[in-house]
Formats: sequence, structure tokens, C-alpha cells
Amino acid sequence: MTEMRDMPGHLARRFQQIAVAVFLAEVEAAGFDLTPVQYAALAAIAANPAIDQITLAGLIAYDRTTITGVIDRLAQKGLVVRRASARDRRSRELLITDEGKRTLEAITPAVEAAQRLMVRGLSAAEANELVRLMRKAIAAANDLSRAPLREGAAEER
Amino acid sequence: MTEMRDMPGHLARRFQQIAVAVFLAEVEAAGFDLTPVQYAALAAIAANPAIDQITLAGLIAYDRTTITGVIDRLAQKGLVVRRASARDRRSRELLITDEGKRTLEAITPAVEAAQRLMVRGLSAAEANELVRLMRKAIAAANDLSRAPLREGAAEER
DNA sequence: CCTTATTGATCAGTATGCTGATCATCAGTA
DNA sequence: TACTGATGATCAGCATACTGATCAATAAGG
Repeated sequence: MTEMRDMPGHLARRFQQIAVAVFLAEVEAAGFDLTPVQYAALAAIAANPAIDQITLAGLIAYDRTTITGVIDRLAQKGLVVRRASARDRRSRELLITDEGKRTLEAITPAVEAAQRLMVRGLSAAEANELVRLMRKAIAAANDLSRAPLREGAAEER
Repeated sequence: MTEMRDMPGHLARRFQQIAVAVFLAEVEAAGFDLTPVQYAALAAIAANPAIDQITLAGLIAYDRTTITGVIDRLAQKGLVVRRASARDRRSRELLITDEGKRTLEAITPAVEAAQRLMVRGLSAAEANELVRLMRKAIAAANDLSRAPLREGAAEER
């Protein structure tokens, strides 16, 4: 493993680099301007109306300081709105707008195409195995990053 | 694959996030202050003395505009030096310093430990398979990113 | 030889990600 | 109730990555 080409860390960076490039290309070809990070946040807000930012960050494993800017840009594009919480005045509730819903629906085919394209060198069985192995490795190392995944109780497997 | 947890792109981001965190933690514990990107560049310069920045970028798949800042920081730490090329006055030759060599040697155990730690949830066979699948997927999609890998002729396999 | 295209390096601008700090607010306890 | 600690959000600062532009220098062509 002395060779760079065999180091998991190097390959992780490279695969992520390609994944982002493929995502952006497919989404732009479909006529949208949304990053992978913005898409994940938008989808999570759609699935969890009135979620607060910290809980959202846990759901998609973002750092809490990163989420602020992501939501800023989604709000500026008119896809989500921030609303003050009645229960806790520190907290902001996040809601998807009608335009956000339309965008999310319209963009989904491009997102799925990107997922296939980034593993186009693999057979379907190999792609499934790659997903399984990444999930397993990630699960065992979840707490090693500052932004671990925090699944909702209903989402356990 | 509608679920985020099964999307290769999401897993790629998450795995990379963990890989970086593990790398930084191991390297810091060993008493050094070097990012994964800086380490890869330093190792590539050590293996290819007097390499220019564009060729270096191709060897480790960095964007040409990213390499400038990375070399800036390596130079500021005294690990590499930039030297004007005699052949082509546009080009800068990169050389590792003695301190760079010492750092590279001393840091290697921590880097290798990090590689093992980021796949600690996998058996050795599974880790090898993950590396194989990532390499295969990356090879097939290499040209889809702005910073493709450009291997030297002697490094083909 | 001179024009044109290409190339190596850098820069401005934008978007993640992180460290560590701050501020307001809330919760638990003496 | 007053104090203490924890929490939600944001900010400043730094390091990747990328888009697109610029500039100097080289290469290729007629």
C-alpha cells in the first residue's frame, strides 16, 4: 500500500472528485444549477418539514458551520425558507418552497443518471458491492469525523 | 437507489470526509501538521525531482489552479523549493528539501496507519476489494473531472 | 521571421469543509 | 429564582476544488 494508487484515502478523494464533476455536469445539462451538497440538503428538508439546522446537519452528515452557508444559498435561490421556531427562539425551522418542490422533482432523473454514470466502469453487481463496502466502512468510522451521521429513530435498519 | 444512503455520490463524499479526518488525526498525533493533499504532493515531488507543476498536478489528479496554493504552503513550511527552469522560463521546477525528506520519512507510519483505520470496519479481503472497485470506477470515469490523472509512461500497468 | 495557437503559472471569485470563538437562549439544579 | 452548563446558529479564518480570465513564454505554421 506504499503506492499512492492503492491508498484508500487517495482513492476516496479521487472518487469524490469525479462524483461531484459528474453530478454537476448532469444537473447542468438538465438546466439546473445545484451542487450535490445543496441537493442533499433540499431533499432532506423536503422529507422533514420544519427540521432545524442541527438535526438536518446530522441527517446528511454536514458540519454545523457548513450548513449555514448551504441554507443561505438555497434560500437565496428561493428553494427553501428559514422560519423562527415558536418553541425555541434559538432555532430556525426549514421549509421547502413550492419552487423547491418543483426543482427537486424535476432534477431527480439527472441525479439518478449521475449516480449510474460515476460507476459506469463497474457491472451492476460490482456497483452494488462498492456501495455495500463504502457503507460498511463508513458505519465503522462514523464518529471519527466532526460531522457524523445522526440517523432519526425511524430510519434505523 | 432513491435513498440517499445508497447513492454512490453521497457515500463518496462521506468516505472522503472520514478519510481526511482520520488522516489529519493520525498525522497530528505523530506531531506533524500536513494535509492529505500536501502529503501527496510532497511524496510525488520526492519521487520526481525537478517536476513542473502541471505534470505534478497530472500525477496526483489535482486541478492546476489548486496546486499553486498547495505548493505555496509546502514552500512556506520549508519542505519544498520552487526553482526557475532553464529550459522553459514559464515553468517552475519543484524540489524537496532535506527537511521535506525527513518529514516525509517520519510521517509515513502515520499515513499508513490512517489508511488502515479508515477501513477498520472491513476485513482485509473486503478492504482490498473496495480498493479494486474504486480504482476500476475511477479509471473508467477519469476524464469526467477537470483534473484527470495523467500517468507517466513508466507507471502504466 | 512573424503571426497564431498553445502552454505554465497565477489570480479573482465561489462553494464546500473544517477549527475555534461568540452570542442568545434554554434546561437543570442549588 | 439565580447560577451553571448545554445548545442552536453564526462568524472569522484557513485549506481544498473548481470556473474562467490573464500574462508571459514557447511552439508551430506559413
